Amino acid sequence: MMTFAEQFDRFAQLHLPAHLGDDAILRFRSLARPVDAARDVALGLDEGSDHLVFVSSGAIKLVAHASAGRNQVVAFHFPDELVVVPARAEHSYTLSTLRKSDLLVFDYASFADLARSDPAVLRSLLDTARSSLSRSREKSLTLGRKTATERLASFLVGMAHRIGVEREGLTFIDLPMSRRDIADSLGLTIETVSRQFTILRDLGIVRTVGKSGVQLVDLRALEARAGYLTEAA
Amino acid sequence: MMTFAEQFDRFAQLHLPAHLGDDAILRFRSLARPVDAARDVALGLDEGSDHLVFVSSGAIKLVAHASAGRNQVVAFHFPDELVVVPARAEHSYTLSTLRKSDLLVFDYASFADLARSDPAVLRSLLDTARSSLSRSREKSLTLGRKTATERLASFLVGMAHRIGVEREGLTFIDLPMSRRDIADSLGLTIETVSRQFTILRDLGIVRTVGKSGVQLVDLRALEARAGYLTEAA
DNA sequence: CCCTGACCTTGATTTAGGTCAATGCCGCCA
DNA sequence: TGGCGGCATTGACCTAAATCAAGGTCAGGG
Repeated sequence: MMTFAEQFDRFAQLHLPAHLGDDAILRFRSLARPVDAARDVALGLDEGSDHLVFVSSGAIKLVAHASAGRNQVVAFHFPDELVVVPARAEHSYTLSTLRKSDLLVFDYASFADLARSDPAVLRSLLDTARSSLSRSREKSLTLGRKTATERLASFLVGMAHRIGVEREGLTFIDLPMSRRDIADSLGLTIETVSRQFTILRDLGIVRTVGKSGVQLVDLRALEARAGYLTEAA
Repeated sequence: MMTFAEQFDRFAQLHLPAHLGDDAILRFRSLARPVDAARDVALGLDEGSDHLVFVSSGAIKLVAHASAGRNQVVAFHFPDELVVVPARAEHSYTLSTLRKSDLLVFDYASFADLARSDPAVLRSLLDTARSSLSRSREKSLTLGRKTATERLASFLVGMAHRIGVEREGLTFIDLPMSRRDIADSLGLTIETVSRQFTILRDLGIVRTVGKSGVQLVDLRALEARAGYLTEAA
């Protein structure tokens, strides 16, 4: 568990401009609410307003809810990332931890208000929004037009980039999310996700280690099955 | 067709701060490239960089491309809206007109560079990104977890909000996009979209007028079929 | 005004992935 | 360190939507 000071310093270093005056820093600091949550906990955020959440440690998922208990994982987030959690509209959103996590929670409106005249902070918010938008658009393509195999392959390639580590020359991923979370992220069922893992394993493209470990044996083959565009436009 | 001056004035009024100095305005103006495109034309944007496009008139679609010719309409945009068109990454994106349109095209990097110290312009970009992100997340839920009927119902409710007009007390929509575009937006085939229209028509929820007109006879019933969250969280 | 081609609708059949139902296995904690 | 409970895998079967295949219809140009 990180102290509030450690967390805020890390946040400020990554998302606030270096030149910000002490009093300005303090104002942002006073908006930050530290949340130290165990594994698999849904944050009780006020659904009436937007929030901004900084991940100090751990891993989280942002989930959208439709009728009949159907859930869609809209995004996963990892340490040092900033997420915007939308207020409830036609659907509602919840943020949950995948593992024990340290988070800083801000009310979006208050944060944006403090930032309204600071270009550097605004740029940081804009960067955050743009990278979330770009991942969200990729996800639309995956959900709308890809087969189950392609979805899992795309997912694994994406996770390799974000949380993969090199080990014996191969990429290794320690997935913090369950099969259910993967299914809810890819618009599939847990059974289908499991079958796709089996297929990739039988093809020798990945190796699974326990429930959460994945070794990418043949990244090229995985990318080839992800449905990416190959030839020039 | 609108003149460049008309288009830029409209753009500036909506997306640039009122107090901006004349020279600053001129700099933004010099970045704007007017594009007057006929119906169903793909804009030839350099795929190597991001672009910012303002819709002066008409209607456009942003399409993501996967392998094997599969397309996903990632967003539709209408007059007065600003869109970010991403550079090519694992997938490529194209912007096409749905009807004859007047557009202003900016290179994103140049625009952002000019805006980098102006909080008001940055806030405008941030608003654009946030509303695109929020629509994109809703779309993920639709594509990942909704049935064909719910997808079409959600689509029609959304279009009603964006381009619907009141007529004889009912909402009327003149859809600028074809069944193929709707299918590519909802992750379905044109046949399924057509069948869902037939179902909604037979239920008396909508009435179709020609190929593009849709009269929403019973908006409540349509919303009820959209898979929205109903009860309190 | 009517011809034509593109778009849309409808029907028959197929299939990818969902659902239902066991069984297996990991990892945690006593 | 062994037992247990939740997660993951596997198998049999089902169904929503895709695919394949005709027709129908509308809007624009001659």
